[in-house]
This record gives sequence, C-alpha cells and structure tokens, in this order.
Amino acid sequence: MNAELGLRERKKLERRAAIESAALDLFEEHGFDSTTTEQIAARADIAPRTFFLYFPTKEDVVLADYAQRLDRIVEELGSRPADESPWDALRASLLVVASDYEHERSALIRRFSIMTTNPSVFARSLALQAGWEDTLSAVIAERIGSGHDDGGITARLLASAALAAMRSAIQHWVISGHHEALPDLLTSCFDQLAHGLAEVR
Amino acid sequence: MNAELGLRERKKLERRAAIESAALDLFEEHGFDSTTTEQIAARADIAPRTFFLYFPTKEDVVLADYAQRLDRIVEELGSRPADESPWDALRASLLVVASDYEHERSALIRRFSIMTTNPSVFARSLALQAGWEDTLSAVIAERIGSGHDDGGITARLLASAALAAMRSAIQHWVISGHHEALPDLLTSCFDQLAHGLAEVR
DNA sequence: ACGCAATATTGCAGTCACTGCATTCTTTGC
DNA sequence: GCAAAGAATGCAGTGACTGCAATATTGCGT
Repeated sequence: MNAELGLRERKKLERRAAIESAALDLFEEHGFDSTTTEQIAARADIAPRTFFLYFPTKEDVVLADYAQRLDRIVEELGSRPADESPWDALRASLLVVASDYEHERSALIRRFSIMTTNPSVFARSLALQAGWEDTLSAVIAERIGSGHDDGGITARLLASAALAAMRSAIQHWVISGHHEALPDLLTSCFDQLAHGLAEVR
Repeated sequence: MNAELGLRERKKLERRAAIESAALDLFEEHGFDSTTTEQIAARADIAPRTFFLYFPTKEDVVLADYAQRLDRIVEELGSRPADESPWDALRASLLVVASDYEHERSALIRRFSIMTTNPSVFARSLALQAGWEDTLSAVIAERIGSGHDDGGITARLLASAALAAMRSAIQHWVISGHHEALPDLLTSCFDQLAHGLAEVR
C-alpha cells in the first residue's frame, strides 16, 4: 500500500497515524478533556505547533475516519445501477459502510465512547455528518435528475432520512452492546422508513 | 406576563434578554467570531464574568430559544389523543413549532444566518437537536408502550425521521428565500416520509 | 554529489473562551 | 432591620488555536 508515494507523502501519512494513535491512547488513559494537545504532540514526537498542521481541532482526531467513510459511500453510490431507486441505492451504499463498521468494531467502540461522553466531539461528529448530508443530497439530486424540480428538497429528505436511519441503527447497536449485527439493524431501519412510518402504533 | 415573579426572577429574565439582544446585535455588526464575550458583557452592562452565569458558551446565546421549542413540542405531544399514531402526533407537534417559526420569521433568519456561517454554532445546534431526539424518542417509546419491545429503536427512528423532516423543511425554507410557507413544506416532508421513500425515482 | 527551490516543521508571542475561587453586593424571609 | 441565601464581580489561571518568522527537510536539475 502507498508504494508509489514519495517519501514526503509517506511520512505525512505515518505522522498522521502516529498522532492519531497517540491521541486516542491518551484520551482513553486520562479522558478527552484532561488531555492537552501538547501531551499528544509529546507522545507523537512532534512539536506542539505541528499538531495543528495535521488536525484542525482536537476533536477531529477522534473523527479522523469520517472523510474516508464519506468517500466510500459516494463511490458506492456512483457505482449503483442507474435504474435502481435512490432509496435502494442509498441503502446499499450505507450498508457497505455498516459492514466496515462491523469489522472494525473495537476501534469503533473506542471512538464512540469518547464521542458520547464528550459534548464537543459529539457536536463535531454531527456537523461532519451534516456535511455528508449535503454531499449525498447533491449526488441524489443529480441521480433523480430534473424530473423532480423541487429545488432539491426531495433529494435532501432522502439523504437526511437515510442518515437518520444510519444513526438510529448505530446508536442502538452501541447501547445494546452489539448483540445484533449492525447491517441487519440498518436494513430494518431502512425498511421501516420505506414501508411507512404512519402504520406504527 | 411574569407578573407573579419575585424581583430576583424578573431581573434574571431581563438580564438574560439584555445579554441576548446585545450579543445578537454585535454578532450582526462584527460577525460571531470577531465578537468577544467581553464586548457582549460591556454592551449588556454586566461584568465579563457574569456572562457565563447566564450562558454556558458563546454559541448558546444564538440558540437561546431551543429549550422552549422543545418544551413546546413535548407539551403538544402530551396533549395529542392517545389513539393517534405516533407519526401523526409528531407531525402535529412539529407543525406547531413550524408555525411559531413562521411568525417569528425575521428573528429566526437572523439566528439562522449566524448559524449557517459559523461552524461551531451550527455544531452546537445539531447537538441540541440530538438532545431533542432523545427526549422525543423517550416520549414516543412510552406512547407506543411495551407492545413494541425492540429496545426503543422504533421510537428513536420515528423521532429521528421527524426531526430530519423538520431540518429538511427549514433548510429548504431558508435557502429558497421563504417563498413557500414553512408548515406546508413540513407537511410535504412528513407525507413523503410516511408514504414511502422507496417510490421516489 | 551539490545546490537551489519548494515544502514541512518549529518556536514564539499573542488572543480569547472558559473555569475556580474568594469577595462583595442584593434580595428575601423573618 | 437583620441574618441567611443567592447573585455579581474581580482575579488569576489554563489551554486551544492563530499568524508570523526562522529553520530544517526533501525533491529535482545539473
């Protein structure tokens, strides 16, 4: 992996990873709030100032994987057949990420526990997901085409609902101690949304 | 209003309002980031330290109304007939808030424009809405009763979807320059979610 | 191998949100 | 009026984050 990258690029990735792992270790040892960026820098063997060359905020270290997740979703979404409904395409794409999550379980739990115990990390996570929503609704809007010329509200609603399903599934998965498989939970959330919420009593 | 309140309580409310209005004025004049809490305190005629007795963070001043909104939703939700479906109850309750919004238009736009241009305010707003989701899903879970003994995932999904509808409607309302009435937009979002997203092409 | 240009790292000094604590004022119930 | 409760203030600090200038590292042409 990264074989064709120059030394510069490779070092950058290594450092980023070093910072991330140093930070997560410290967060678990002493808590997110009680860990300073200086301590992280010290453990990662970089100058304090350098930390901010790699991450814009302390919060973002915990959520370092978000960018790739979105890439993965968008990529998958692009490769879905054109005649598939947007909703099914979204379901399929999010399922890919859900199974990634399932396989990275332990690393994920680590991040989640920091996220849920720390308001500012949680807030940042939601903001990043709002970014996902923008991106996904743009992709979906294009997919739907000009037939639905509603200013994109339908596309946004689809994206928004899909991510709501994802969050609900994950939340339940985490608090219930991962008894059920995440992809199954997600599928069931998508089904409930698709088959009408109005029937629930 | 507040006629039967003691002097203490009345002063507290007045001060809070004074801080809020001072802050919003300054945010509009100089931008959120370039306004310091000291400047807000100065204009509101209080000591810098006192600001934090009224608001936990600078962000929260912009979102001061959120607590009452949630109260209103919960109150309304409590007064919906017991035989109404949870989804319809949610729709009715959120419509109440939507029409509040519609009437407070100009004050709202003010807040929204600060919110959307400032990541940290936006993030905080989402975090507060996540709190709404918790509260609403608890209320809905109780409403559904033990028939659905799924650990509350259905309740959460309902709340989550309803708030997603609300956000989509508001977002569209704001970016489209409030051409359509917010309650109408919200109704249409609720309808689309209820009648199946799977049919959208 | 060498030097030059591009880029990355570092250090320094500063700003500002936010906190704990001790002190002083204001309100309230008696 | 007065004592107790509560609110406001001042002070001194912490720590995230920034701009800027200095220094080190890397990549490339020769």
